[in-house]
Amino acid sequence: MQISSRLTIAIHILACIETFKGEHKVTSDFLAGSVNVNSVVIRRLLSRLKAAGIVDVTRGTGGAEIIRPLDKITMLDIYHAVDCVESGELFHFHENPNQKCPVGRNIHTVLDDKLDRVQQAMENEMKRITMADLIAETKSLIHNQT
Amino acid sequence: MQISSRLTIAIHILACIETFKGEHKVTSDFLAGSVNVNSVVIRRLLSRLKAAGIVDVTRGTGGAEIIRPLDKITMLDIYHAVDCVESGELFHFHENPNQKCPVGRNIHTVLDDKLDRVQQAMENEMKRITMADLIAETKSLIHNQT
DNA sequence: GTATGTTGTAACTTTTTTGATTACAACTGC
DNA sequence: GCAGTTGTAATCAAAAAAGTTACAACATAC
Repeated sequence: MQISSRLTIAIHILACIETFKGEHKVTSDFLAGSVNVNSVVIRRLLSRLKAAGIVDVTRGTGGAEIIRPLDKITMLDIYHAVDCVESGELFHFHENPNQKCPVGRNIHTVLDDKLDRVQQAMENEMKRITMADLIAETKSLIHNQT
Repeated sequence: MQISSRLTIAIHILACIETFKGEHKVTSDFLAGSVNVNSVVIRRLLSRLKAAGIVDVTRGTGGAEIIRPLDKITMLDIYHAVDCVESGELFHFHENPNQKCPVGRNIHTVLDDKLDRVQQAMENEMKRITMADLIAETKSLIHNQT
């Protein structure tokens, strides 16, 4: 299966908050309009980003803001914040290989560190991408369109 | 979401075929017993591995064998063969960002090549792992247990 | 202190995907 | 023809994601 769109939506959310700060109050309704999903989906993601210390959301009056320096927010941070894969394991291992079979007994041992290497490769690349990069590029694109 | 256990099951299947060749006829029922899943699941995976030119399955009399040199079967080959992610895209992008919003209009452009870099990093690491490695390690573990 | 607009969250539904299961036609070799 | 097996379709159940409705908690303005 694919990695949940929660990741791309969360990045979209952060890009919006940064782009429109000062201009509009960035509420979950406003964000829902840009992303084109239900506002509850937005609020659920904002709540996870808040728990991760990336954004702050003000109750009552409304509006979200980013509270961590953009170059200190990596794609990996967001990926972890929105919990795209259960228990941090990218690969789903079949649960009950037959322990009486010599292969079934050892398949976990053989595969675990290999799968971990693959996951690490992916996460390392995610670490290299920051919201500062993404927002700089977004702003530059927007600038060239106006 | 996690990547389907089809990958780890397929690897388990290949390890079994190689380990037991000559000793037993490796049927889908035999494999189902080692992996501990329904034999139809095994047959479906074998059929994909066959389509990818990795194994051959003999109808009627039964039994599967590996027809590609083990060091030419990478984890990426298997991953692709069993189609763990739809249309080869690891990340699911939210479908309809609002084109009237400057961020919604550009988010795809900004993210696509970054997501691709991450996917490439993962696939490159998968390319480095071959069935030859996995089977050598499995056999060595089995040997030390007897 | 009430009205307004918003967040946080629970509950329920729909959709999608996986994997389990049953069933059976097609095939091979004895 | 018989036994054992593969290939595949059809159906089902379980899990997860996302959509939706609903509403209490909250902050601010008046």
